[in-house]
Amino acid sequence: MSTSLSKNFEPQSVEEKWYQHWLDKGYFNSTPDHRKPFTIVIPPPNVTGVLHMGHTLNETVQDVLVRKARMSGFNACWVPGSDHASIATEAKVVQMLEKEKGISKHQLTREDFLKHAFEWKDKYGGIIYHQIKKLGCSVDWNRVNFTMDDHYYEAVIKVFVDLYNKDMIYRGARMINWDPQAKTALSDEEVEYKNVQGKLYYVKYKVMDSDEFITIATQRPETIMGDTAVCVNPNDERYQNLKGKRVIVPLVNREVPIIFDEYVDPEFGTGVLKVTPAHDINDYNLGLKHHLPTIDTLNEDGTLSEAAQVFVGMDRFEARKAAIEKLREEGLLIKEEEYQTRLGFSQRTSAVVEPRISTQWFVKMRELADKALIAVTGGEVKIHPEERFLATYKYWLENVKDWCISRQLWWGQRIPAWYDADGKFVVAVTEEEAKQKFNEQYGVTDAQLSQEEDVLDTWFSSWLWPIEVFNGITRPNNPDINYYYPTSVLVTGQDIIFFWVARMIMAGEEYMHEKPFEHVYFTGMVRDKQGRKMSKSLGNSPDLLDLVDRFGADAVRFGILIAAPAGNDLLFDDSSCEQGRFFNNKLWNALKLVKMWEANGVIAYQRSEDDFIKATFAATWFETRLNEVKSEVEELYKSFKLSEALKTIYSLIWDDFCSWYLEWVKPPFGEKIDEHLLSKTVDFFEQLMQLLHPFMPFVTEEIYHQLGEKNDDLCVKQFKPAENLDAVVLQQGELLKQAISAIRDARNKNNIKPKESIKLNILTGEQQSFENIINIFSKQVNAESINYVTDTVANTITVVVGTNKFYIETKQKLDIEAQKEQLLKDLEYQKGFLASVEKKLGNERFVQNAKPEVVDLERRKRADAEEKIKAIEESLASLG
RNA sequence: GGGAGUUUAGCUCAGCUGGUUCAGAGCAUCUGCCUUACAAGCAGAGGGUCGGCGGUUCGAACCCGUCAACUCCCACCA
Repeated sequence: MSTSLSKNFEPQSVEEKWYQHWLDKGYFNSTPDHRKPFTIVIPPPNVTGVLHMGHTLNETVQDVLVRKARMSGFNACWVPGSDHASIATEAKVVQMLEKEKGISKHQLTREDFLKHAFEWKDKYGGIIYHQIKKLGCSVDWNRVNFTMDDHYYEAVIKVFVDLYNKDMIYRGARMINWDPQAKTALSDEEVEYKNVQGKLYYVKYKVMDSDEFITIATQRPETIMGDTAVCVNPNDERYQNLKGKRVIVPLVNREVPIIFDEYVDPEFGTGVLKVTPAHDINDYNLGLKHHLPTIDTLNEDGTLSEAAQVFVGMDRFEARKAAIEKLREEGLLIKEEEYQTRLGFSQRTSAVVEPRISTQWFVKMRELADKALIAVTGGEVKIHPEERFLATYKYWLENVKDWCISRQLWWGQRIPAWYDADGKFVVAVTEEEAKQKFNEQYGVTDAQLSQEEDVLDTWFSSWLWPIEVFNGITRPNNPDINYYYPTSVLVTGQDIIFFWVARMIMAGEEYMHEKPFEHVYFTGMVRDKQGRKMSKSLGNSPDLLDLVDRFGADAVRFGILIAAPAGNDLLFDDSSCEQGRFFNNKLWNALKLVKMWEANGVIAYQRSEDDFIKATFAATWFETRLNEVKSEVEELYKSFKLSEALKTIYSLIWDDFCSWYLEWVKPPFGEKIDEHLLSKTVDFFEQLMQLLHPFMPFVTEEIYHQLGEKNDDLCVKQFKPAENLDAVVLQQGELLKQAISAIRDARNKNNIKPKESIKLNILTGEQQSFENIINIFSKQVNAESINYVTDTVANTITVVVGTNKFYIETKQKLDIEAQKEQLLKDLEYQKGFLASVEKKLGNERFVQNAKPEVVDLERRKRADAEEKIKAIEESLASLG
């Protein structure tokens, strides 16, 4: 009789159990076989990071897709892993060493530092994997990859050497973005520009051999010492007299030429530009063009160098203040002006980036970019949502600049270049090979070689991710890479479209001669309820484990997905997880109900003819609905509308299954349920759980097993294709639902208590369409009797549904006026509706031009409306 | 400065090739119910000139133009 089920669903008690069970069964493990592969490689999170809500969204989306594929005949393979994240991790390790151990990086040898870094990685690297498990992600734990694994390291080096040999990598001095805090070069993409309020300083420079001064405007007076020219526009009338003159740079009293270049905008500031080739990209270009010397006045840590002559050793921002002060003292500072400007910040350390000339390694991008461009514009790789990102993607690739890949760090793949004492170098995988090359190239037989100190940009390793997780670089043509590549879908954030997505396509085309993935699905940015980015400093980013603890993993997955329309940013709030938890309980309670029936153990129930019809209709209708939704969901999956799919399933379960179907088949209290109907119901329930399983794996697996002894698991149960639909059954179901709602509404409005039964009279032209549903109907509206009538029934509440009229007799006294009012309102609406339809049909051009089926539809609408109006008028008349 | 996107109920969003699945959903609100699965619930209800203005069309939330607001990306004016 009783079930041992808890009052509410308790996620904690089942999540661990099922995850372990799935692992034990090896469901997540994949090896190549005869089936079609469905492959996803996880965007590897920073190994020492924690998952934030953005990850949670991405991982959930991937898990839904992978689970769906696994249940649809595919050999599903989801490869987990993490990224060594060179600069971010190194920064953390440096910080940790200083704080916890009081060691600064430069006290350590490279080897010792790396030892610390690996220790750190071992200590914290497990956190993200733990979180991925808690979320229920069905990743293949046998395939964990880390971008610094031995084979991966090898692959990166191999690719570097190969590109170098193909003349696609070069080394040279260029102006690059320098992070003075991390003391490393950055790629263009690693610089984030922000608008900041700055100041524009107007400074006088003395013109040589005259009493004249000219005034320049600058934001960076601390770079004055690096000036090697001042520049004006050749067409600027004001400065024609300066041709051939020289000026004296203040603070250091250096003599520099006045040059003329159209680059200068006469409208801006004073129309005179100070040229500091070492510290500004534009000035650098001007310097190249006009053959100006370059004076680098900054050290790698952002302090002023000897070359600056003054303020040496002072931090650049301190030096700025000092320079202003000095200029003011000397009477050279004319004015200061508030100025809105854009500054570049290091993505990782948030330090203000310094343009700096430096010798670095670069990848030539043009050729790679062209291939990546074709892959997407040619439709080989499909982007979702396409319209939004295609243009961005194209623009970037069309205008891409060479990629600075060297980093002055230790944590990462060390660049395989070997130098002799003279600075000659070769690129080779090993030192032996390098020596051989030295011999071949330079005729040096016994060179003393030292390896390049720099490591590679983290993205130079992650662009190989979809290939090398299957050892595609280190062991080309192995069975895994041949089977799993190209992968099916890449799910990632739109913020790394350039960093990662575009470059993976480049690497894929270059090394596999094929796209790395068929679809790219971009998720939006997760924001808080006020639309702010989630960040540690704002403290508005919920802790994943805490959420799972409070709501359960299924509820968290539900919460994040339900709020995430494809590609749009989503405003995340706990309350949607709460909705997920409510949903869990709804499922749980439905289970309790159905199990109660089972517990009642009905076998030999002798059903009546009426019951048989009732039972048959409810089951037939729900089966049809279920199949209808199955096809809808299938379509939604195809277009990556996962939140829509989830909403659709949610509504099918809550509304159609729980609110309608279960109420229809629920036996009266104390009575038993027909065996056939029960087994149908259990079957539906199981199918619903299966449909929902990719989204909410734990609760569905639990319920599936609670519904009966099973020797299989939902996790790998294969979907049956949707069956054909019977439109008539659906229509009847609709009629039933509408009629029930309408009568209930009328009861409500007339204050008929739920327990009070009514007598119902039906006036319909289609009595046969009521026959299947009449029993359900009478039960759902608490009717003690139902009669078919052929005329209006006086002194009743009239309800019109379609062309059917219902007359409700009740013991209560009727509020005739309220009745009338309601009917008049309906009448007015119907008349207005009819008028609009008639207007359309009266329009000759409409009848001529519109498609015939549209016109037919309008005609039917007219007939319907006319009939309804007639019905309402009759009812009004009967009210007297 | 260039490009993209968004604007539909109080909030978050659906609305595919223009025409009853066209003005929808979920939260929130209101009314009535502690009905023996579920008050974390049940049964109902109200609520929108589809950003403004023009145009195309027999017909526009949807197509075109324009204006406005917001968001994002890109860009070397000190």
